Amino acid sequence: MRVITLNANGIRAAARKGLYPWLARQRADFVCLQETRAQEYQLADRCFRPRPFHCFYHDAEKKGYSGVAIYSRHRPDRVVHGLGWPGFDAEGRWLEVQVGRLNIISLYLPSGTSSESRQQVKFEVLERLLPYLKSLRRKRREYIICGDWNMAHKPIDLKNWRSNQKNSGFLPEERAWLDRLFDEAGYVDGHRVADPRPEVYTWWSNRGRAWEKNVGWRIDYQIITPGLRERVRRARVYTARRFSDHAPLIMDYDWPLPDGRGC
Amino acid sequence: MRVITLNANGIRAAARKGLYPWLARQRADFVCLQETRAQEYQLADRCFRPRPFHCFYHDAEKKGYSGVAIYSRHRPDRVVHGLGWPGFDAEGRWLEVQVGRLNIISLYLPSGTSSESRQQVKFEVLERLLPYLKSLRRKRREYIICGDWNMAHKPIDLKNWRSNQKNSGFLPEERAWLDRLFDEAGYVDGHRVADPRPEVYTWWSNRGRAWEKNVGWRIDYQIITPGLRERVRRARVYTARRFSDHAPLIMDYDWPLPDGRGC
DNA sequence: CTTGTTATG
DNA sequence: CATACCAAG
Repeated sequence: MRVITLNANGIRAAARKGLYPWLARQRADFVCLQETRAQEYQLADRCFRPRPFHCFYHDAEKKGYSGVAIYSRHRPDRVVHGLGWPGFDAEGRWLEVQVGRLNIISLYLPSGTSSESRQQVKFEVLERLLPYLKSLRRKRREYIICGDWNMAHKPIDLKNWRSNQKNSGFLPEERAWLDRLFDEAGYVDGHRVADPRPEVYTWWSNRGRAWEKNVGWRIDYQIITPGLRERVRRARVYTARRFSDHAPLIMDYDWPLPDGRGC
Repeated sequence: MRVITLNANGIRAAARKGLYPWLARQRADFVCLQETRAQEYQLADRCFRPRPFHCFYHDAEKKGYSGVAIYSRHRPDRVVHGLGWPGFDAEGRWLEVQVGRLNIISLYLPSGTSSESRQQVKFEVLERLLPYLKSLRRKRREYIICGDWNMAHKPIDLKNWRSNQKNSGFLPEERAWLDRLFDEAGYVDGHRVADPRPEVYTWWSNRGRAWEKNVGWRIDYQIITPGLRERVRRARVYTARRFSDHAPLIMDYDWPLPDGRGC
């Protein structure tokens, strides 16, 4: 089973850069996108419903802003839009499909870089999210929470960790939250299970020559329940081409899915 | 003496398309630009003060909107910003330099295409402008009023005149105003003096394939006082390259200027 | 369709 | 710096 997550930074821009022909060659079972930055009526072009996937979008109410999507090769038993938290849901940040015992989520956590008030929003979401994620652990289900978490965990997860300790995305409070996600709630960073190497990032600022110099951050994850830890086969970040300021994180799992019947 | 007029549709965009290297090769004495769409503080780059010209800008108060400029090889005796009409002047639509007995003006008449209320503004400007232009005729001076007049005069001046008789830019009232400008106020369409050919246009819509099909309008003029009629040597529209949705109108006059000393 | 604006990341 | 938006032409 192959799961791809990508912050598209505008699904229409990513499409212009060849995302969809590339996707068609990846044999993915699930594709989780974040920052679609479009409302579904703006995605009338057929390319935005790639075959053979079942395609789901959860848009922000504000035009051109945020929004997540999931493409699922397998018809989901259920699709969940949002978490029932009004402000968060209005920003199109959580979409979930259930296929058998497995739940796949596309999550786009708020960025705190634009203002102090947005950092407060990010903290409020985190505060509410941890208990919710803990509560999921009581179910007899496995979860793969794909997304742009907008936080790097450890010094190995970004190029310049020293100079970023006061910047949103690598604040001590954010790193401590990720500690709790792993140590207390028991989740696992799927990518790290398969790939312990440094200097593997998923996002590079557009400013300066961050990409050319690999001045990046690893802020896109596939966070998994522990029952999937032993099933991680492979993780890689696709950097041969650029569709966005983020790179796709492609993960393969040993998981018995029904045969993929297209839509 | 060479005078060039061009609606630049954003002087910064025109610069990216090579306007300034091209200008340097034209040996112009005066360059009149319209729709600079910039405020002077945004034109810090030295390219926007091309040598050896004396450069003058008259910006709109609204950012990114309207604005006119004149580059004069000869140090003007006087530079006039606006006509003293508050609403009109706030939109940066009139700039005038005086060199000896000659006045050169860069004029950008309002467009009426965006709304009925803007068409009313255009009519109000026209109503006020004609008496003003008539009053200039009482002076012992010659005038070259360069600009985007946003009106075609006769069927020969646009490709599809029949279908445009109800469209702003070829309304009967606008055409009648131009009749009065010529017949009553005595001004002369300099371009037409030198070039009677049809299908010579200065503006092509960006929509459709207007440029490729030469579906254009002649709405940029050098309007001259009758004393200059016999001094028109040549008029041509430069279409070998595109700097804007308008093309430069280049005119040569027999006029005794002092030797051009650069700034 | 294109320019330049603005908000957001 | 890039992707959206919007106003204007």
